[in-house]
Amino acid sequence: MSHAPEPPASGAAPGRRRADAQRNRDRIVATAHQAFIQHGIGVPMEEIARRAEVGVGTLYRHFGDREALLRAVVAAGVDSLITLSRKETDHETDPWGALCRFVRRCVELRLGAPLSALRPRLKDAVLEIPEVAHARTTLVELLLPLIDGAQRRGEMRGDVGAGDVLILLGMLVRHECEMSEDNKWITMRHVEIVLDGLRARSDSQLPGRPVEGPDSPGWSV
Amino acid sequence: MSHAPEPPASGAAPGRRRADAQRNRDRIVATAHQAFIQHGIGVPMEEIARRAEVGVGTLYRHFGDREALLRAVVAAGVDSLITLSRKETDHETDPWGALCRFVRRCVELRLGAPLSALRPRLKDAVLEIPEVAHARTTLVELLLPLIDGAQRRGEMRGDVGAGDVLILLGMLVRHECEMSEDNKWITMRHVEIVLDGLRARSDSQLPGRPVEGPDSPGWSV
Amino acid sequence: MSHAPEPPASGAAPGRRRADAQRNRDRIVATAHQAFIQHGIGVPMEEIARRAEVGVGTLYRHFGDREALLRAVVAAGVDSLITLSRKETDHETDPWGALCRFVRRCVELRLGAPLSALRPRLKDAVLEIPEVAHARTTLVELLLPLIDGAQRRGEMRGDVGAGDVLILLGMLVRHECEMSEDNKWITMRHVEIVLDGLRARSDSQLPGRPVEGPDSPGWSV
Amino acid sequence: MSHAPEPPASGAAPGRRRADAQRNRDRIVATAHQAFIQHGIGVPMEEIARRAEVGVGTLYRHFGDREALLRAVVAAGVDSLITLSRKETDHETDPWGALCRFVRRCVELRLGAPLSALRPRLKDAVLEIPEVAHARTTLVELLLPLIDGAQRRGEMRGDVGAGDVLILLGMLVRHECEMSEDNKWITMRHVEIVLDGLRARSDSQLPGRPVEGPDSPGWSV
DNA sequence: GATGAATGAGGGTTCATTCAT
DNA sequence: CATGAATGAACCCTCATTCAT
Repeated sequence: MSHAPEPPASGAAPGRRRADAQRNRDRIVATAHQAFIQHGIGVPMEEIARRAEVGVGTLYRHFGDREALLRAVVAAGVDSLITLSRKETDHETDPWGALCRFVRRCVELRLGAPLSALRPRLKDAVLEIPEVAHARTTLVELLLPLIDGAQRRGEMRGDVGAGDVLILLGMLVRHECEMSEDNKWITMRHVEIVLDGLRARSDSQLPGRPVEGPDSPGWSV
Repeated sequence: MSHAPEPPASGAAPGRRRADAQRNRDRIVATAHQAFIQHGIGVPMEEIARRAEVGVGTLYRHFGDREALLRAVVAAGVDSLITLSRKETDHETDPWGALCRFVRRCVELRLGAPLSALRPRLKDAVLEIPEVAHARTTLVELLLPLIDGAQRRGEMRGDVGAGDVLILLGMLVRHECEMSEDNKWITMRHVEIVLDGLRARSDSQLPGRPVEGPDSPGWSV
Repeated sequence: MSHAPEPPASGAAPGRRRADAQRNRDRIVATAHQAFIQHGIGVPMEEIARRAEVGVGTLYRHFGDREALLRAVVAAGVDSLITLSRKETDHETDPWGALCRFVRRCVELRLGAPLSALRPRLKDAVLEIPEVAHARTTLVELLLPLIDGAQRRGEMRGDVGAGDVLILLGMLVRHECEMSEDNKWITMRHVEIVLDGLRARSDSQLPGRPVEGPDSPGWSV
Repeated sequence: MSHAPEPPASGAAPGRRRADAQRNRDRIVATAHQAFIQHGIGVPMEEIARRAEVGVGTLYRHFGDREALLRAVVAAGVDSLITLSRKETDHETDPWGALCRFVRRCVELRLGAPLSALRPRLKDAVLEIPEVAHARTTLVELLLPLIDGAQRRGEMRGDVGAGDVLILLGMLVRHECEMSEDNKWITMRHVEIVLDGLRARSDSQLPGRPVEGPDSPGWSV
């Protein structure tokens, strides 16, 4: 796509620049992810640039504005989420166990942290990010068999849908983000309490109706 | 509970001005509460002033800086929380039922919203606000009998403490704040799921140990 | 000087309030004098009011705006200056000695400090304050005989006028204001050096011509 | 003397941008110098920026806050002062004459004006600016030989030290700043009077003891 | 007259974004 | 492509002044 060498530059490798740029891009996304979690989505762009060891100009070349950077970070987080759920899902014979493991892992790994960190400000806007929309669908597709299986085996309460599970997952991950590292063990207790609440039992009747998939009203993350 | 009342109110109107000022103060706190929840703790002070229909100067006369306003909002929220819990607690013969009602009401009324909205930014700093510290203690004192009673009657799992309950409450309230008004019903489903998780059962063993009171490590809100 | 008790305000004494008001006025002027010297003419009006132990409202009732207060302070300072010079002047038989004493006293007493403190900001505006204009004339009238006498006796150089002396006085007083209290002795050294420079001698020829009285060009304070 | 020069200037234009920025910096300092003298150290930063024909942002990029700008101005002024004194000092065979020329030039050129303009507000704080501290020492070192020489030749009074001379210089320069341009001739008269006061004579005995160098108590500017 | 609450313009500072090199 | 200087809008906070009690 390019061939002529740059100004002073000697006869450099052709794809070299591309690689460099890609590296910059990746480093910026990773850095921004951390920065958003630590200082909120309002961190100065220059702070992000500094941490990523690039100039602001470079940052802006890659991501036209803060919004774009935000989206990239979310997209990256969502990717890991899917990868993880795919791993827990594959060849699974214990659907309920797999679901529990997936939830625990998400919280432990702080997956979804960027996404959660953003939610409060972006609200429904996040949902319109194509990658997120797609991930939502994908996640539901991956979790549905687990949920179905668990419910059919009587291990999971029947009055919840994939939407409920994912929303609760969001809640837990956000919760995690707000606890200090030292208190992670407390969060894990609460993860178990929520999972217990999802277990099969006749104790209570949930109000409303199951939140199923991406098209259910009120669906989010 | 968070402001000193005037000298027992004389017959005439000596502190009349005082009353006006107090009204302004109250309106500012209420407005700020809303604004913080809706736009985050970063809302322009002018926005708050405008909504409260006062000049910025007035706002700053009452609350030297954003921090002070924040604290006042938290203190006010915490007051309502205690009032509510006291109401649910008094003359109660069904401890578990009272606890559930209290939690549901908190979420429905968005009590604790300000506090929750602030948490992400203020972290442990909030805990140092005297009113919050005091409220923490008071809440624990009020909830302990309910929890004890419920656990003794075998209606609530025995491996959780007052700290666990309050932290979960914070999580639910925060969760509520991030859902749109239209989806409140979804939140209420999840409140029930969490309460179910707190019910007595032998399903699971929680990791760590119960978080009891304000002095437990990791305690917050 | 007082008898009827305040609050409910019965048929109070007629001249009573007047006295109180006058006292307030005086206290405000004195306080402002100090405040201007210590913190510059920019001190918050509320600071002055607080120090004078009155409300801002009272301050503004007495002096429509900062400018007016400033003028009152200058006028008061200028009065002391005249009083002092009158004292040193009366029945004087040693004109040069009297002149020296007057200068030393002005510096020691920080008389003229307010005036000097204001100068940098007010520039020629001060000169238009009626009291200042009048004081200028009065001072010249008082000093002229001293200067004339000293020059005729050959104790003071002949090529300076009353204007020169007063301008130098202003310089010294301002100089004093900028030295800390601890270093007042240094200022007094420099006062002597300037006085020495005014003594009769044939060493040097001053450029320009003597600055005589209030109507000389360049005259100030 | 107060900015690090670039790597010896290569043939090409590598640091070109740098040069532009340096120009801005210099213009800002010069402008601020004028503005501080004319309107006091409180001049709106925007006013300075406007006069320097840059945006406020640029101003703040160069000088984090007003304080920093102030320091830069002082440092620059102090540089000129030293340069001047060095010039008057070199290869000098008439120490008293050189001293007089130096003092006259300082006043004429308004050197030291920034420093003096700042004094009233910054008091001893200025002395802690490294450049100022250094300049103080340097100036003393440069003036000492002149003073020594003049005193040994009997042309200057023996009971003053370098500190006295520099403090008086400060006084004169400040005095200059407060006179309008039209009246500079008056100031020059007073410079001569002070110099006359420093000449050798037996007229008076100064109180206290000579203020010698930077370590003398009371030393300033 | 005295008081102090309310107002809002003004000034300091930060930071998102653009642009010349 | 990368860089970082420049820009200016936006926000925080202060304070002079007014005004209802």
